[in-house]
Amino acid sequence: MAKPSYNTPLGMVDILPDETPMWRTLEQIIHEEAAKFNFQEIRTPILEPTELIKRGVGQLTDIVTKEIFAFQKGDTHYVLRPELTAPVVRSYVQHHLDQRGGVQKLYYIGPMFRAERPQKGRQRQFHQFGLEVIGSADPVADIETIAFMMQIYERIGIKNFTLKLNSVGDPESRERYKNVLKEYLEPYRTQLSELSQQRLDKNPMRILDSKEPEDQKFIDKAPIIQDYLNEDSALHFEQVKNGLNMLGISYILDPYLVRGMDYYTRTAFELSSPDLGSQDALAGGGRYDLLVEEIGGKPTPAVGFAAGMERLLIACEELNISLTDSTKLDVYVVSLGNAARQWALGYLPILRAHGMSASMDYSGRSMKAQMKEANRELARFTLIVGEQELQDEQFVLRDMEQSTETKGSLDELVSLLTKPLS
RNA sequence: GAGCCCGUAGCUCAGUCGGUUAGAGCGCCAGGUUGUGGCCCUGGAGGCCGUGGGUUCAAUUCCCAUCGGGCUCCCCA
Repeated sequence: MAKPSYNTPLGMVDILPDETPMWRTLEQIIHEEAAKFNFQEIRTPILEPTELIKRGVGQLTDIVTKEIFAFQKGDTHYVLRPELTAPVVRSYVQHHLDQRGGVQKLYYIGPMFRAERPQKGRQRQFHQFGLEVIGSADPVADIETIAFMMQIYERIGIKNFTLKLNSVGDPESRERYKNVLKEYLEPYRTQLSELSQQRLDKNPMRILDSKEPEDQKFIDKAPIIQDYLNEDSALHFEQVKNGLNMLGISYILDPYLVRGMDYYTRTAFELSSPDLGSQDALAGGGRYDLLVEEIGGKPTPAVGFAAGMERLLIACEELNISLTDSTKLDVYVVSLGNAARQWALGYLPILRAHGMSASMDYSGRSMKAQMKEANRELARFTLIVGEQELQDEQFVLRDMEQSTETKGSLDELVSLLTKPLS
């Protein structure tokens, strides 16, 4: 029998110490920008009731029909959350956040789960950041949501992308449009892809999103929703576009952008990048004015987006953008002999109390090996301690970048260390 | 759910038209410098050639299966 061997589950990865710095940098950027926009962080459980996701995301969506990790404990059915809009709204309703007054401006960062075949830019556990503005129907909310999303990419330096924008209308506009669309497509029913034939009955607008070649010629000539928006929705869309124009955020109008979640109303948008390969969506979102009520709250308008963090990092790699801040070690204490080693162990806390990062050999190795390790850890200084130094209370501080050494008392050397480095 | 590709050292990859002890670069460890890193030199450790079966005198190499991984379609972050 072979040695036991364990791996991460399919489509899930370990984020190793080489990679965590860029994740932390990205997370920090998100937190900082969210603070500038006055958004507050929300954290919700990894598990949610199956019913919430089914109702929230939509029974017929791909996410619900084939991508959910579901399990049961006793009589309770759970899923690993596949997205966070429905859970955040659940939390909003559960904790009566509407009673706090004003508009809730929430953001989140965390892992999501979808049981798909993994490929580039697609994992079964992946990470999203996003935000939800709950309680405002005003176009300003849509505009700020998109502006925040763009600000993250702007700050990181990703500029090669396309922002697609559409309005999928309010229920009234949408109902009218659906009927028109259905009427238009019905004569071609048998010529549509198999999938789209099913959509024709259940959710005809999703046909617009189809990438099946046989559907394309019908989509190209299909009526567009803009012509069927009622006055309110048309005005809302105009105001969103005007706001984006004013902010200098460029976009292209895509009347066939529908998106995969059922809850979207009015504004829908998607950010895609040519640097990602096949899975090219960096982020997407829109308005969901019906979801809060659908989940059990009062009718409450809302808008939000979600962005894929792995995809953002892939784009960074393609563009040679480094998010890795070089975290250096301030002092590595090199010790020779047992007495010196004990002394070093006792001295580390003092260095740390001065605000420095400090480390030492954990293996009882030679001086040369310790110097090599100090070098590998990118130590700025080594403090060299042997029997002689302990006796004379004169220590050697080696600047590893300059390759220079200073001899002196601990007080003298520490004052050197705590001076701002050039 | 379907298709294509790939599994040889920690990593990136050679190689074997089937034939004794399977290689390189990088990395790791040690020595060259009995108290000094990065460069250089020398040496060392580290592989059941993914796993199981078949063909064969002989399989890491050929065949089959299986497991693992990557990419693609659909759809999404």
